[in-house]
Amino acid sequence: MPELPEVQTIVTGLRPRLLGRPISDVRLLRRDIFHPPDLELPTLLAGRRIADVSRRGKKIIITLDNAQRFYIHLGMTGRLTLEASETPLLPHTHLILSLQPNQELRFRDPRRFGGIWWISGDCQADTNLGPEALDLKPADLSARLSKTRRAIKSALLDQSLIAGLGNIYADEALFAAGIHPTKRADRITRDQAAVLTRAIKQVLKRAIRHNGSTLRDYRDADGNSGDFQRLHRVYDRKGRPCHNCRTPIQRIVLTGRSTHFCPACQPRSAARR
DNA sequence: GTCCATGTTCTTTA
DNA sequence: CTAAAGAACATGGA
Repeated sequence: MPELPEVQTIVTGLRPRLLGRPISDVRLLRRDIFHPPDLELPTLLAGRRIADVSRRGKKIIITLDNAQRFYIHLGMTGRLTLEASETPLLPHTHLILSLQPNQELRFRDPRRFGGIWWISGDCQADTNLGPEALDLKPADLSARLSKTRRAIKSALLDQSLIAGLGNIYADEALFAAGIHPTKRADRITRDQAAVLTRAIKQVLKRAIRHNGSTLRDYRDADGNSGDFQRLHRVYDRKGRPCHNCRTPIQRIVLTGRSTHFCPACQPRSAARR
């Protein structure tokens, strides 16, 4: 569920409230969400202070006062919330970090596609990750897209090509750029790549300003919903009129993912005259 | 019961 | 061999 804007919203909310605080107790309620399995997360965290909270792609990176780091990936249904200790635990809470005097950082994830990874050696925060979507250079995007024959939509979801986009924002960015989702990635022109670069950044920045999109599961660190779903142009709008031209939005399935677009505003081939 | 879901990784296919 | 499609993972809601 959480893509770059949702993860950024969580990080922005947590950082000022976590910096410098000591972790007084650690409860790992499900061991199998922590990797690698041979390390003892409670031992690694006990008594440490939080030195930084940051983001890389869709990963939330926590740095400790001894410079050791781990990251949390929220998968589809993960939540990372800062709550009063007396707040009842929701089901599927897998990790609790106690922060004095009476708060807890809680990781909850019903589907368990998410998890927590200790960073060291072969597990780095940016292993197999492309450049940050917000830092993308048009020439870089163009060069990367030229190496694959996949549909552009599928390419945008590949985190090793660009880090941060997911199913919502890939669809929204392609609409903003006027590009059909099934267009072959290696047939995107340099001009189109420049337009797409701008569209990606614009969509992501707007979504961050609106605290992300809540369709079903996403909540920020305080349990609040995002707002950007109200501004979606195509995602989850099958059959509803395009905001530009009133043509009904289409939904197709592309490499297993639902894909939404306006058949008029995103023509299969660029209009020529 | 069925289908669908904001993600990633492993397996199979072409 | 490799790129890309498909299946799998696990849970819950419509």
